[in-house]
Amino acid sequence: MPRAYDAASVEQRIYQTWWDAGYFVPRTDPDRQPFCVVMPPPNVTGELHLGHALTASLQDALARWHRMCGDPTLWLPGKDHAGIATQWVVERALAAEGTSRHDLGREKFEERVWEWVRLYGNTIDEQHRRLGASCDWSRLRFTLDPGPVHAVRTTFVNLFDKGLIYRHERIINWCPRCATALSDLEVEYEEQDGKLYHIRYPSADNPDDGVTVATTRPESMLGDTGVAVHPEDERYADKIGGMVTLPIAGRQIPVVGDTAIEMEFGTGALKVTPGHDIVDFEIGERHNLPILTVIGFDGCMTDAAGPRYSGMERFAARDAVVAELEAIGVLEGVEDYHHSVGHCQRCNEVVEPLISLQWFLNVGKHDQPGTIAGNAYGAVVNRDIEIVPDRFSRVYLNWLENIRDWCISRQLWWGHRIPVWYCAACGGHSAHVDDPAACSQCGSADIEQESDVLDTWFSSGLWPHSTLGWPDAQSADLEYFYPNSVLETGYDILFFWVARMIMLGIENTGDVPFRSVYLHGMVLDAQGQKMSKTRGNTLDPLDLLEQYGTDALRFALTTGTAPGNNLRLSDEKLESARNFANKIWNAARYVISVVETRAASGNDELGDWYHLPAPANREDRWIVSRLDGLTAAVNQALSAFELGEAQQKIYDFAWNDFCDWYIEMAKVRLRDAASADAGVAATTLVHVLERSLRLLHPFMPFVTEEIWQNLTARISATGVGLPASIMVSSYPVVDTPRSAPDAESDVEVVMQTVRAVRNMRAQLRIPAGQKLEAAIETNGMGAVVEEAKEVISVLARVEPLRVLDAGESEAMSGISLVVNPLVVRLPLEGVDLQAESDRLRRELDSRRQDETRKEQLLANPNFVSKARPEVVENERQRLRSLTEERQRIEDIIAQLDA
RNA sequence: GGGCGGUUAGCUCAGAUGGUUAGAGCGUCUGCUUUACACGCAGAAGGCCGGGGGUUCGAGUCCCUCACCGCCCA
Repeated sequence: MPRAYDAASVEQRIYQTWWDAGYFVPRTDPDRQPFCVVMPPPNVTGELHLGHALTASLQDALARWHRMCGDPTLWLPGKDHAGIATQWVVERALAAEGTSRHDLGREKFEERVWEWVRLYGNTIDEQHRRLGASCDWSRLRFTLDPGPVHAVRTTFVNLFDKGLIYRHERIINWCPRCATALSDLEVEYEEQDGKLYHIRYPSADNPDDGVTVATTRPESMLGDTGVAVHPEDERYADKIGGMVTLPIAGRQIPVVGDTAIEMEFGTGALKVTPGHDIVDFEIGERHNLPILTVIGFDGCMTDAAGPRYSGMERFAARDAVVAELEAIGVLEGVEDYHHSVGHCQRCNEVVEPLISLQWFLNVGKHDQPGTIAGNAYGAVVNRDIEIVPDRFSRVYLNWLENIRDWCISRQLWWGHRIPVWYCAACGGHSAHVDDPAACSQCGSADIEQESDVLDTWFSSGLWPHSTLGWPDAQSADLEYFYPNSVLETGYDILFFWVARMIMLGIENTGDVPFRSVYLHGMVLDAQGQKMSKTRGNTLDPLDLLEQYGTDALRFALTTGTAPGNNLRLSDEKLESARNFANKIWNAARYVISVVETRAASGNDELGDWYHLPAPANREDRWIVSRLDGLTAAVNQALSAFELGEAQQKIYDFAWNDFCDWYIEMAKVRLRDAASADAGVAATTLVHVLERSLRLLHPFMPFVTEEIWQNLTARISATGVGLPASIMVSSYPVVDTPRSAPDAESDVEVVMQTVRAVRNMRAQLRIPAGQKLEAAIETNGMGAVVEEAKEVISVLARVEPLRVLDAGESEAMSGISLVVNPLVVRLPLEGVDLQAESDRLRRELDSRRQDETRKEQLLANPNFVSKARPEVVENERQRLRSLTEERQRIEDIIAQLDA
């Protein structure tokens, strides 16, 4: 084994062996509760970024843990056609070639996208393999596969036939560049510097009087059909019910009173443009104002804007309108104004609210039981679905409380084409799962399918069941793996995706899609900035895993962070994780070298190293007790989705308890290779290492497998029945009562003793190579110290070390270290006795303070009567120990002063 | 305008159900080629847990309030 762990030389080889062995494919067992998680399907043309790496690391850790626990485990991978995103990418490619989708036509364009998918669609799968993702590639799904397509159509037709899907003309968010409708969620609001224009609309009966309105979008005034003021606004009391003249257009429009108007904002008068503003649309509905569309689907002014503006691009029209308003003297002022403007999530174009004929899903209201929204609301309120961390439950519920019908149609060519057919003969339309040959109402063959496609999230909303075979009720996978166990994803798509899956999952199957939702945070750069291509601060996970190793990348992404919290990724964090992989590697190299050396000299008996039911040696009892404590804590943390905590605990145990202390202590016993105790130590080393590897495997799959293979190849596993790979071995559980608090506290005293001597050596600047003479007063711990004599001697570099008999005391000439109950005497030459006395007095003072604090606490009758008994007992014991320690220091000072 | 999160060591972050002396990584300082590891070892310094108030025998943890930063929704 090389001195340093070389990730590059092992990862791809190991991954291949796992896949070849079929470990990723679940072995279903009707008697066992399965574990199932579906991968959030990445865009089919996408490339792996750190968000994918994070989500995959977490899902893989969960999947590997459950698989090792013996649960039939399915991690189902897939990809999303990502309608608007993919169409956008291909359209850009076409533009570069000097052509467009309109030149190609719908069919040729679709074929072109499929070509693109065939070319780049596998990239991200390969990248997931590099990450070590243990997903079942034999079940890989694509949202445009026949199964999911069938599920989408079935869902649509069911909802259509129930009357919940309807077509309606309504104001929606429109992206003029993508030329499609967007859902509310696909609009991103950005704060921008703009202008607030004050425009006077003269009164119809008195052109010298009028109402001044304030707007950030003066071009939209061409579509105004009213002015609204608050009914209680005294400034406008005489205007309500009257008419004003719309400048430029010259139309007369009414002034209405509406309580939605904020009197404090602007002039307190709002121009109402029902055709181009969602709030105005609602005001218009309340007052029966006509709707005028002055901006078209192409982002240019329509004929309704008047001959001078018709055909003019909307922002050019803004300038022209302002100029004209100024010219005719109604522009009363312009002020700088900071406001938020909606942009297309995909192409960043400024979104235009427009009246348009679209398809909607009626989701009902959250407080109407039995509606889609009502069921989705109830599932979380009733805890049928648990969201981790819990605070996102409220975010989810708040969103549902304000939900509106979902605009599901998109004017795109790439996606699930809406399965509705219009009949030219009878004018009717109907929805069908299978393409019909003729009108279902009049039988005419003159039918045509709706040209719109569905919102991408409509199909991903079916993901937990559409991937498992729904609507085929006979599907074994659906029967066995639905509901999924966990849905793991980022909080940024809680509404887009998680909420839709809950809505459509319950609608289609009558059951929740998953039991738990685990939400992770966003990966930020070292400065806490969101990573984005435009900022140029993205890190490529492929580069990182080559540089640091996949295990290090995974560990860095998932350790030291709590669920739902963002994390900053830095070189330091990656280095630290890589160092940890290397630390484990080297600890293993040592243990393996011990096994090999012993085997070479015929000492290859390791006994029942796998179970190690009842170690006898104190140090072994200590490390095994610590290991069991770790095992319990890790299992508990994993059950609570606290993966970061679990990993931190393994890290601490492996590095501190095992490497820094146990291995170093074991070396002392291993010096006499022929001794029985050396064999016992070797056995414990193997036991602890092997279990630690299994604990760590879900998080660092590659290095643990590589070590595990190296280790198990060199040891006899008679009677254990070791599997061929660590990934199908069993996850450690605390199954034997090996807890040894006495050994833990005894070894703690030994470690404190070593630390105290080392500390003093450093303070006195005694070179590491120089041995020190020492004597220890044992005060009741004679047996422990006697047995640990060699360990203390070697680790603290004291020699000779005398263990004093009970009652025996050392004549005082040097330094005394109190490690209660022990006193370590270092009879150094030339110690300044006054300085030593001062040092001890300082220590005494600090001890007395602690003691006084404890005494006061225990003297408080409220504490003694109200605190839990075990807490009080704890404090009493602590006080006894402090008192004892204080007395020992006092004794030494007395000797010194004598 | 409403809501959520954050504020803990120089930096980045952990700290279930309130309970010993608040932890880690990185960084800093002092030593060390101690045969698993310098991607390392040993030692050390560094914190009125954002401010204020409250509940409690006891608060980083629970409640109220204020401030600043970030995010979501409108």
